[in-house]
Amino acid sequence: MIIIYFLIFAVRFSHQREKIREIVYNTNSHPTADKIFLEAKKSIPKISLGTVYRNLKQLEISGEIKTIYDDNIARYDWNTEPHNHLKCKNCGDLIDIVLKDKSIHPKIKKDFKFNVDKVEMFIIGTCKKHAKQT
Amino acid sequence: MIIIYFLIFAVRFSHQREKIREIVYNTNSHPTADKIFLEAKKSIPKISLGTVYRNLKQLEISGEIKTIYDDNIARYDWNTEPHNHLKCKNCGDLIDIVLKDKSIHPKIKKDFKFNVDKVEMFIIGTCKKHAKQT
DNA sequence: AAATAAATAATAATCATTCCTATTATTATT
DNA sequence: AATAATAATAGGAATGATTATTATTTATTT
Ligand SMILES: [Mn+2]
Ligand SMILES: [Mn+2]
Ligand SMILES: [Zn+2]
Ligand SMILES: [Zn+2]
Repeated sequence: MIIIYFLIFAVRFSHQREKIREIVYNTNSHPTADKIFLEAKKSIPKISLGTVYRNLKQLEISGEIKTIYDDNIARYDWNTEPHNHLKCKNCGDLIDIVLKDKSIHPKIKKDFKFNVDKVEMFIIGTCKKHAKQT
Repeated sequence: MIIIYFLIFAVRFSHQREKIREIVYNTNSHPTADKIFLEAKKSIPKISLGTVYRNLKQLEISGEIKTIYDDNIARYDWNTEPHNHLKCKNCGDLIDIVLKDKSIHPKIKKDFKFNVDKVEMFIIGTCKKHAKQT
C-alpha cells in the first residue's frame, strides 16, 4: 500500500511581504529585523514586528533572501550568492566580499572526511573610514 | 598638571570561577553557558546562571577562554589559539581546524583598504558520522 | 456574492543574556 | 584570631531578540 500526502501551502500575495522584500532588496547594509520593521512602518503604519519576522523567514525559505548572524543578532541580505563579509569592529559595517578560493574543500574532505556545503566567514578588522594617517 | 588614575581591580579567588574554568578546559564540545551551568551544578548545587555568565565573560577578558557565536548562541572554547570550526549541520558538532593560510590578509588590505584582525570562519557541512555508503 | 483558508495585528510567551541587590566569602590589616 | 574592606555570589527581576497564539482581515476560489 502506498500512501501519498500532498501538503499544499498556497502562498498568496500580501502588501506587507512585498514591502519587506522591497526593503531588503534596496538596502545594502544587511539590516536587522527591527530596521526593516521601522522602514516598513513608514508606508504600512500598522505593520507588526511579528509579520516582519514571519515574512523574512518565509523569504529565506523560498531562497529570496539570506540570513546572516552578526554575533548574536540576525541580519538580512538580498545577496543570495555565496559571498563573505568584512566586519568593521569600529563602525559595525558589513562589506560584501567574494573569495572564489574553493581549495579548502578537498583538503577538508581528505583530512576530516567532512563534506563542505558552504563557508561562512566574518573577516573582522577596521574599514578604510578609520584609516590612520601614514 | 598630570593626573594619573589607578583603577585597581583585585580579582580574587572563587570556587565558582575555578569550577567554570575547569569545565571549559575539560570540554571539547564548545559548550554553551547553560551546559556549563548544568555541569557546575553537580558540584556546586547553589551556583546561579548569572555567576556562570559573569565569570565566562571575565575569563574571556583575561584571555583564558574564547567566545564563539554559533548562529545566535554563545559557546565557549578553551582553545584561544587562532583556529576555525567545521560545523556539522546534521548533529551540530563543532570540530576544530587550523587553516594556516594568511594569504587573504594582504589581498583584502589591497582591494578594500581593510585592516584584518582576525578571520572567523564556520565551515558548514556534514561530518563523517553521517557519511553515506559509497 | 459566498466560501475557504492564508496572512495579519496585537499581544503573550520564550529564550538567552544582563542587571540589581542584599548577603556571603576572600583577602588584607590589626 | 578578630576586624575591616570590598569582590563575588545567589536569586530574581529586567532586557532584547525572536517565536507562538488567536481573533480578525484579506486574497483567492467557487
Ligand atoms: Mn552580504
Ligand atoms: Mn574551537
Ligand atoms: Zn568602519
Ligand atoms: Zn555530524
